Amino acid sequence: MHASPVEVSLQAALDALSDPIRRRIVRELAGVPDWSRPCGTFSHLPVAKSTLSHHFAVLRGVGLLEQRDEGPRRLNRLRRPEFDDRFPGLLPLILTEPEDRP
Amino acid sequence: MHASPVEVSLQAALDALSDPIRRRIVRELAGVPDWSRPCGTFSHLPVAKSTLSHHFAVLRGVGLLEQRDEGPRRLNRLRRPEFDDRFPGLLPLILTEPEDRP
DNA sequence: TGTAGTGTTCCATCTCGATCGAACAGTTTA
DNA sequence: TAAACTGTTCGATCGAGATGGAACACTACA
Repeated sequence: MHASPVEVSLQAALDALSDPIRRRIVRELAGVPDWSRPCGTFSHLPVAKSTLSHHFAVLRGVGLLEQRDEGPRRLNRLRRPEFDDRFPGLLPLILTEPEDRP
Repeated sequence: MHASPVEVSLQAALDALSDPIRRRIVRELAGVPDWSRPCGTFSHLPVAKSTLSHHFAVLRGVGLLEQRDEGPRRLNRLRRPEFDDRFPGLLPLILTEPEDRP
């Protein structure tokens, strides 16, 4: 887990980003400072807690996300520069995507 | 069918490009002049003829591909500038991807 | 201690899309 | 006309991944 974007294939990156829930996670993380949002603050997303945990694991697996333990919670950071370097242009497409409801 | 890239969602574009066979089609078309390759010249890809036809339909559906009848065959053109305009940076990622075998 | 909160793991279900073969439609040529 | 070629459509199968609930591990705090 916690792969570096450098070692990630385009296939894996596209698989990870083709899920709308994961793109919402990425967008929300892009809008806040690093290490400011634990996983629990994403409970408004319309999926179960275990499913959310799965999505975070996928994002970690492609190097889009970094997580750090702080007490009982797990803080998140978007590895934006690293990912931009590996897949230039891809993240901006996700971040400018209009939100879909709910 | 034959949607314009302008009216295509990022979701649809990512769905279309997350398939490795479709990315190979896109790459091969990018390497030849417009209208120079009929669908039949993709029979080296490791899928059945009907599956290939399905992939072409998906690529048409997201505006990546334009097809034109010429007698019994169907010539293809990559709608590169239109797609680049709608999803800047995405097509270059696909075109620079290393080929996977077979 | 124990209780609450956070996140993961396990397991089962289910949906969607890739796949293929066969039949079909259209075009060209014999 | 028939035969060959090109591509699509149809119906069915199959597998990968999203999903949710329950149990679990860990931390913090009463």
